[in-house]
Amino acid sequence: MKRVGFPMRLMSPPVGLAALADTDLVGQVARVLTQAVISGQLAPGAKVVEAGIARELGISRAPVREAARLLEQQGLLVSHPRRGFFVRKLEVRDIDEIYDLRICVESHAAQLAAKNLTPANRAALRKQIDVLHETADLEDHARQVEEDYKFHRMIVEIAGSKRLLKVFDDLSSEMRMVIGLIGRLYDDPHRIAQTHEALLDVLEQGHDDIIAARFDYHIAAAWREVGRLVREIPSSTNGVAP
Amino acid sequence: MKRVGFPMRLMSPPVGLAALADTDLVGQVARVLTQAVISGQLAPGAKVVEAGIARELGISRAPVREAARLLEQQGLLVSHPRRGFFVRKLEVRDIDEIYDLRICVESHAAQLAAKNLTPANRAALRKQIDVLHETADLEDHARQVEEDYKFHRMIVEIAGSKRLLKVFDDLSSEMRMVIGLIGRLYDDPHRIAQTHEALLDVLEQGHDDIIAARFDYHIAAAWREVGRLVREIPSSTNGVAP
DNA sequence: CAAGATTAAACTGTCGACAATCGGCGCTTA
DNA sequence: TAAGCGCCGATTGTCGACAGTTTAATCTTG
Repeated sequence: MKRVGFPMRLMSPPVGLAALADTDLVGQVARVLTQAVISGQLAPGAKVVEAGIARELGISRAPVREAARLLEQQGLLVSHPRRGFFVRKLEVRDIDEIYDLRICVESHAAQLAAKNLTPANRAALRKQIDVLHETADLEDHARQVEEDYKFHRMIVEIAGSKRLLKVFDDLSSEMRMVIGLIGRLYDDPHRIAQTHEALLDVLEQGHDDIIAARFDYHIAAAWREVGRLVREIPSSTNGVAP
Repeated sequence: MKRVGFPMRLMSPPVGLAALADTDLVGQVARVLTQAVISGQLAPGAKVVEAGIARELGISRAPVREAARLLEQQGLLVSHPRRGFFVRKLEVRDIDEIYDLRICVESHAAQLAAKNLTPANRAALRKQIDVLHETADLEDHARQVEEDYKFHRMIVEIAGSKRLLKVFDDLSSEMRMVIGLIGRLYDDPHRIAQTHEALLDVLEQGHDDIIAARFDYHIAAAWREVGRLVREIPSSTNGVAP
């Protein structure tokens, strides 16, 4: 397959005026791989064969390698020199680390966000809670989880620290992996919506200690629940790759 | 230049028993680049020409690219698609983010570390404080800063969370960059040693609130000092790369 | 018949090549 | 003389190739 006039894409060639920032093969591969990992299509411990991915996407190995390095930094893959990249296996220990760090980062973010709350922000958060309520009826677990994260992410965005947001995003992909392993929601969708409403209330109140305590508790609850469910599926608690 | 029996290295060919994990060209390049950025050899905003680096190191562009992507994730470089990688320019805003996150992460780590304190840990920390006292007389600023970080890093290590440590390490390189910009120490070396002694005392005491407050204060003090010094050097407060 | 040696296939790490693109320089033109 | 246009060198993004290593499969051999 020979290139002709534009860099090889994973999407159709330039149509209309859609040629904005679409020139990032590595980024696209990273997204594809991330999705594959999160969805479980690439199971924990599985080997990520560069040539295989490359062939499948109709590109060469170079961009795949760079994307893999990216995901390694984000913690989704691990690299064993001269043996390749593998999908990270999460042990109970890892899950604890993830949630512990999430509490640390997110309850801090919440305090910052409270100080940056504007009417616009507030409205956006309220709207997202509405979405949570709506999706609660849809029985679409994946969607529900996604909208849930979106709410939490909005708060970190409002906090206004790019670095805080990056840490959160990296944690998110790992958490999505965990959720993927569990395979089911661990709480009633309607309760989730309610809980988040309470979170927003506390946020608007603006009392640092209370915000921290509330978010801490909220995330810790999820942590406990996830922990409980993971222990039921010991297949996910194996050691590291082969 | 043709390869013969072992992958191209940046160090001399296998001598003695130095063939441990030395098979990682990308890692080596990353270290070289990191050092170049931290030392200011590659100034903020400078373009990182792949071919140039590659030629200089006697290797091809592929490993250089992968290393650059790594440093991008760590926040030392920024990538402008189709234009290349540039050394990140830090604005005052960035410095604030860095220290804010550091407080968040490190004071949490300290609380965890207190719970994991063993006699061995304790001794190691005490020893590091001795080192701080010793280097205080050497007038070697770079060394002093390095030993300072080492102390803080040990605490995060003791905390026992790989993820916490990664965040800390990423922040560290950015902080080293800041220190590099400032170019001088912002506190009396002997005072530094003393201060850290106090930190360890509090840590051994084991009272969460006090630990958090003390570390928070300690880092915030450094923050303020750095902020003051940076404002004196407006050359470091420019916008983003060209 | 199992444990170890042997060989073949599959893969990684790295390289050099090439087209597309970017940035700057000088030339044209008002 | 200053804004605009097009060309040229420098650099990126991507590819295909190849040596060397790891893995798996097969073949001994005690």
